[in-house]
Amino acid sequence: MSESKSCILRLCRYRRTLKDLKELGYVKIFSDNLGEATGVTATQVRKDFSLFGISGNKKGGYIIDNLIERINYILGKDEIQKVILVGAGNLGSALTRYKGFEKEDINIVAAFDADPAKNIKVNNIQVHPIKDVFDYVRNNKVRVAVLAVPSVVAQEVSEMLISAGIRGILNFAPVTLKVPERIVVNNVNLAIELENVIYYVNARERNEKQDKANLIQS
Amino acid sequence: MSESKSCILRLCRYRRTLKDLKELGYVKIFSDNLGEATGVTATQVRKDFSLFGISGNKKGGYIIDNLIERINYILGKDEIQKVILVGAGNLGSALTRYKGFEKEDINIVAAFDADPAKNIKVNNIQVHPIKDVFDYVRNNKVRVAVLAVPSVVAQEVSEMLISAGIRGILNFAPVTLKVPERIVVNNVNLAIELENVIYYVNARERNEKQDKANLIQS
DNA sequence: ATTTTAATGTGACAATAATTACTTAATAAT
DNA sequence: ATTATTAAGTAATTATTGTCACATTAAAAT
Repeated sequence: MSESKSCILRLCRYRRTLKDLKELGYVKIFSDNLGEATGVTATQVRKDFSLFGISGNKKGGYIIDNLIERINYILGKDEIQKVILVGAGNLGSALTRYKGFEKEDINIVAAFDADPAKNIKVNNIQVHPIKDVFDYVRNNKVRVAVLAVPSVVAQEVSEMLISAGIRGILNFAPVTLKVPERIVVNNVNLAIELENVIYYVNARERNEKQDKANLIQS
Repeated sequence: MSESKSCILRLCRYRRTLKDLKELGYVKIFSDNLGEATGVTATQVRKDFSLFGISGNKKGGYIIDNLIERINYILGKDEIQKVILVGAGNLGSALTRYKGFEKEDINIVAAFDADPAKNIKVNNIQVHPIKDVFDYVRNNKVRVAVLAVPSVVAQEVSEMLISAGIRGILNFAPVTLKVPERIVVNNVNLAIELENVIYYVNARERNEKQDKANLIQS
């Protein structure tokens, strides 16, 4: 099948853009518009859609509502939105307040932290003692967790979550979690993302200097 | 050239792991250990290194200090560490306190926000009025910015930053910034990352159900 | 000294992904 | 009505990326 990782990621991006467009009152969209808005080529957009049997109208483009509905189905958005947050430190508590999740109908239903001082209500979300997470996951059939705990305990906590029934983890700790094959892990490593930017900026500046030097030489 | 995006990303990961190992007292590392720790195959590790002319010792593995130094050189870490933060809201102010940056010697040297109520000191970093960012970037020759402003103003703010001399942006706003070719942008879209996890969890559960149904049928 | 073993290093290959170039069909213009 | 245009849809090509198999060599064991 063609559910390649990057393809699914593009579908997510399409949907986000489509929702924005819908809110702005648009009804139809062309592959080139959508491509530009999401940073891919128009052909790529059409190919992705054709892959999932989504079709538009020759000359008329795609109906936005239609696209959103189809993508929602493909991405299975209807089934799970319940997410818990584990680790209510710096980043964690910022995430409880993060508007971007609400906008995409993602619900952080509860948070957990080992530090009793943090067992308060943050932005209407109760932060429970970490020891309660196992039962909570069991009883509420939560499948997805955001992990924002310190690196040293990330592996240990992830194992506990998995044993309770968690199937997918969005991991903010800069460690490679060792998990069974059936578990989905997505890593967000902010330092690496930033280092990456730094690398490319440096690389380009080096190139520019080189180009200048070559120009003088020739 | 082979400086492919994913390859550079792997180098960043290798370095992070190597630093951890060094701190733990290790001196040498084998490709398979490093691979396991960073989630890639041993061959991939060796290939990446060979690509950049990094060589180890047959049977003896690689010297960690050596690797770190070479990777630092490739990633140009020595040259830029100064980074500014634009947008000291939720996520932004969490980032000023983020330990992961410090650990990688990334310095957030100043922050900026349009809201005067936020123009205070957060974790030893002064949050300046946004109107000062242009001069600050100019005068301090900052090249890289973390953008954590609301989506609606992200494009506008990015243009201002670029006109001031910013060359690279780590963008947390869920919009595709339109920037000149010479500018490096790295997007971190937390909602999409989480949706992605949700998608794969759902997809696997669907498959499992399907498998079960097939089993009963046959 | 010789053999075995453990690890690096790399060319060939395979899989995947993205582009290009083209075909098709619906609408708009003449 | 006919022609031109615009944008979807897709087959073929090309490029990229990663894997596999094997050659190499240094150390360890016999």
